[in-house]
Amino acid sequence: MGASRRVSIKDVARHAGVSWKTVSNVVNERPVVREETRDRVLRAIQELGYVPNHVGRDLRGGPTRTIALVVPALQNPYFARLAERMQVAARERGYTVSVEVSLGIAETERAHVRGLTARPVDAVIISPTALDPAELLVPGGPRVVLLGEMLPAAPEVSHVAIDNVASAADVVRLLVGHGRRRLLFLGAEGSLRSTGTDRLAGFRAATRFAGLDADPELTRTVRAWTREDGYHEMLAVLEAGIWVDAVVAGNDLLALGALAALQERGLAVPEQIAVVGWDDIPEAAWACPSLTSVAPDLDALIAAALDAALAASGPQAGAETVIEHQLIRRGSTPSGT
Amino acid sequence: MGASRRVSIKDVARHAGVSWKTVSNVVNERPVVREETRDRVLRAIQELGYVPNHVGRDLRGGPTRTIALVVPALQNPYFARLAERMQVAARERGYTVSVEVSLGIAETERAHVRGLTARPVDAVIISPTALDPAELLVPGGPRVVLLGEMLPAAPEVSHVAIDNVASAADVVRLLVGHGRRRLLFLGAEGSLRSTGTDRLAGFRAATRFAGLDADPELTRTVRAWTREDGYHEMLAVLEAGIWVDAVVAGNDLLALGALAALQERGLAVPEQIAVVGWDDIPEAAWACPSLTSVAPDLDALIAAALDAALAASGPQAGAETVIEHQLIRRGSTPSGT
DNA sequence: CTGAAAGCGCTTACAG
DNA sequence: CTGAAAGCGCTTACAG
Repeated sequence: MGASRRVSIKDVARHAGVSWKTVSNVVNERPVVREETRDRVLRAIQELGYVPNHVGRDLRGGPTRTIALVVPALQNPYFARLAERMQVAARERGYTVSVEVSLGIAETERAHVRGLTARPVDAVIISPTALDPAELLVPGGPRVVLLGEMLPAAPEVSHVAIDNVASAADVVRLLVGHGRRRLLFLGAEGSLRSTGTDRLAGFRAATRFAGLDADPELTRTVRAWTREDGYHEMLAVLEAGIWVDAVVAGNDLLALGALAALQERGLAVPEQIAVVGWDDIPEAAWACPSLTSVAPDLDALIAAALDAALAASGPQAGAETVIEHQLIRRGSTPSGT
Repeated sequence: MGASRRVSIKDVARHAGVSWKTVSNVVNERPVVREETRDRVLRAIQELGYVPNHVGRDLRGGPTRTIALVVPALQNPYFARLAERMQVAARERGYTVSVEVSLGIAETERAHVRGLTARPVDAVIISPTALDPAELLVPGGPRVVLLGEMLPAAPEVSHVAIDNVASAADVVRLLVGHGRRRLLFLGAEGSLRSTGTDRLAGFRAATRFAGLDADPELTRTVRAWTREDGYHEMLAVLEAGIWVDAVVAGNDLLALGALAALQERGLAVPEQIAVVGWDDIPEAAWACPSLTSVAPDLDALIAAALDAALAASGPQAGAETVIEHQLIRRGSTPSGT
């Protein structure tokens, strides 16, 4: 396997009869090269099949044109789709997205936010689950963009998310409009101003406004936002004899698990119990019945996260971007107005 | 944002009162350092919070301890799960897995297989979809491990997959055992010895052996292995008035799409039509009815792929590893023997 | 507009 | 066992 040495900038320079610096100027599109020279260099690049080695730049310091996307899991289809589309979108802009699975392990999240990784990145886009909010503020670390979670006291940290409080209110309005009075909320968490707590806050405010019972039994906490936990928690609620006529699940996986439990117990969805989730994962459209879900404008979310990640630190840093959402009505909620 | 400079090997050396080389020796666990010196260096690393910068090594050449995993899409839950678990498994071995989405674009696959990427890797584990088999043989490129696809004439390229022909025969045996005679195959492709063609080959051999019709109408090609294509192709079959009593879909997404089409048309699954897929994605267990599927031993597959990727080129290179599979019987096929 | 030098962090021979 | 030198590919000041 005689590894034919990779073509370097020097080979190109020699082939084109210029210095490396000139090749570097051409590759980086700096407008200081004569047209004729530029063409000669580009032809040499073409002929030799030169691909710039980013490691040289990385070591030199300065921009790596790479962004880490840290997600808790790829097994959640929402994050899988986000990762795929963000990588493709970044590629179109000439950036690389390095997808990192944290499994919700604090130490992994911490290392990325602090920039203590084996290879440098320009910014970290993270959906944190285990990290204490205070730890997200790292002076001297890479630029950080938060997905979902919100940090009150972190002006340097950008934040991109839908309006979770408002979307929960939208969900409650839909259900109350269909006469539902006993709404179960699945998925609350302890942490400060997270996706889960915001959705719960909106749920609480809207149900109170609607004059529904604030029965504490109707708010259920799960460990993981998975189908399994949704299924088991729903079964537990049914077995405890708690009567509900709608389920508001913190994400689609929980909702799908709840749906399965309801079907197994022979409860009619949506006639007896309606179900709603968040994320609009592809599976939502294919479940039976199909699942009503809050869909974020994913293209906007990705664009905003990349913009925030790539913005030079300055006024844009620390921006709060609210992404539009849409409540997609499907078979798991009653049809009609 | 006074970016406090990252701690380098020199800082550690100064702090411990040794030369860098000694720190390098400690970090790389070379057994040439006195115990006492080693302890002092380790303490310095601890105190300064030193994390080795891999970029230095990468530039130097030699092993990067990084493997690229190139998958067509993360939107397919099979690849999302594979990527997550392979990244975690590699991390445990001290390696990094860089997940790259190809979207089935030949140029992207080609760049990875040739090693013409911005940053070097030790090996590429790829599930190719667009690349011509001949192109997978790149002298002087990185080590290549193929998932699924098989290349007859490529002794240097390792291959890890279940026995697709045998698993298709298993599926046919199950269906024929329940008296099914009109088996539809969804998902054949043109390319040479791919996952799809092997499954089709096994299907053809087994149905012939069972003495079923070899009706050409019962083999249907789809463009993408998605729920959408499975759904539309199944509808087309039903609308053409082609009578079938079982569907063998090339993967679970196709099967789930077909399932949805059958439900929509009011056909009873599995009583009238049974459905089987491959991959055993999480969704298979949650569909209604739940989906019978061929499950690869994913841990074994990941371990074999990593072993092949990390093996020094030599006798192990070019190994064919056959991974065990299991036909998981669920609600979409009749129960009983 | 182009050339020669220095240096990013690390490892690999080469001396002691 | 430890130290000083060279170099991986690139970019950033600095001269011409």
